[in-house]
Amino acid sequence: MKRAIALVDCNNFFVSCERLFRPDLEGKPVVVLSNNDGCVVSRSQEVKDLGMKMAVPWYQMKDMARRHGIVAFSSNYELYADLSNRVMSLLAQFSPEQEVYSIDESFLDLTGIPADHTQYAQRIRETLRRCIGIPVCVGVAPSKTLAKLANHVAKKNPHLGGVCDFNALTEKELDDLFAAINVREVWGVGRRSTDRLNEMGIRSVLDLKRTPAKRLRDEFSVVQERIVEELNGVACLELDDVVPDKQQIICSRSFGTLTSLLSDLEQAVVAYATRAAEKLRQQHSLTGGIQVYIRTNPHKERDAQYQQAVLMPLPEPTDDTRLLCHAALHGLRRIYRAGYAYQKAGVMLTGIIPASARPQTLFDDVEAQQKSHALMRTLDRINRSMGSGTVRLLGEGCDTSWAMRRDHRTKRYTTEWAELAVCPA
DNA sequence: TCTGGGGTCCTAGGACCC
DNA sequence: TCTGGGGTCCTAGGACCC
Repeated sequence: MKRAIALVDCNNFFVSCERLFRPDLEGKPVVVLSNNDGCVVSRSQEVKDLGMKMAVPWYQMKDMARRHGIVAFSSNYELYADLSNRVMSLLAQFSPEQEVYSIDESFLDLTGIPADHTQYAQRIRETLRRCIGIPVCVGVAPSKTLAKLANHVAKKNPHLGGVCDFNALTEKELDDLFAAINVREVWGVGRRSTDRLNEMGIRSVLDLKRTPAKRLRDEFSVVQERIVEELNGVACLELDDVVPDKQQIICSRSFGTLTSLLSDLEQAVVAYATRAAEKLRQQHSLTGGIQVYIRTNPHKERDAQYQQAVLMPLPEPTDDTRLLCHAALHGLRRIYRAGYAYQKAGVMLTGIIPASARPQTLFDDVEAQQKSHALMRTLDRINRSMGSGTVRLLGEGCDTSWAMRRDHRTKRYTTEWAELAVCPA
């Protein structure tokens, strides 16, 4: 039986989430901005049609935005995460095997589902539209890479009604289609590889599909070799239906305003290490080290530039916020240099292991470990029920003048009691 | 004035061991 | 005077993704 993998991808996900609570913006040009209102990260179709590119700095677009009446929102991650969870659990009902690939995308295995897959995919679309209000497109094909491509075709060709099933096409029809698609559109082929492929005379998806896999392995790596196999309908990538623990946890942010003060950086680093430790405990893991990172604004070419990172190994794996903050501050003071205008700081946890795999030694202070565990659990419980940051380390500070800007954020309609959407009586 | 944040995988090269 | 070769582990950096 031919494999059938579906990729369901939400259309302009963040914009669609905002429109859910602002139906008046249907058909109007809308964007959602990254942290600090820095870049454009989600665009409605109307904005794409105006030619605005993904990830462009928002301040450069202000003129264009005014001319066309583009409505801009700061990103509201609580809202998007909540709606994403609803979409994913509804999708789970359509297949025994699901891989949640990103906040707005999910693979579903439709192999063996006794239905016309094009109609089945239509049903998925209608259900999501009706029950949640989020528009999606669906691509179906014998491999994940082809399913991504089929989804791309569905998105670019409105006359298909949001669904494209490669399994329903002949080899000839597929090749004609592939000849007209740029190789850059293939999942896993980025800007660098596109340049190199073009130099080799490979421009279309069809060109790539017909290149011997061995040749790509020699010129690139196994990654590109697998891509070609997948384009030829040989599934190399399985569906990962269990979410693996993170191997690294990053928390970093740009500041709302530049700062030269060590005290500002200290507060930021404590705040980030605190968030990272929370994520670590959420997946019941311990970390072996914490890396601290600071940098100036690389776009301000005339300013003096500095960036430095340092990895602080921990004497033993831990998930204790206090130990992580202590190590992070130590590292920060080691790399901090006065006289620079810093734009960003971050921490990264590495060497992550499951808490159950904590190495026991003869000299372990078991009592201290138990106390730490109890304290962290209490901290997490309070912050979960009373709101993030209710209890925190003093080092995080209260005067967060460096914190990011979110000037256009909408309400957290679905996750905060005080901000629930209410229908007028 | 103003340019995001959080991940994964792969490879090359160095350290170390026998 | 003369100084191998192969394996493993770790890390940094590149490329890519959303």
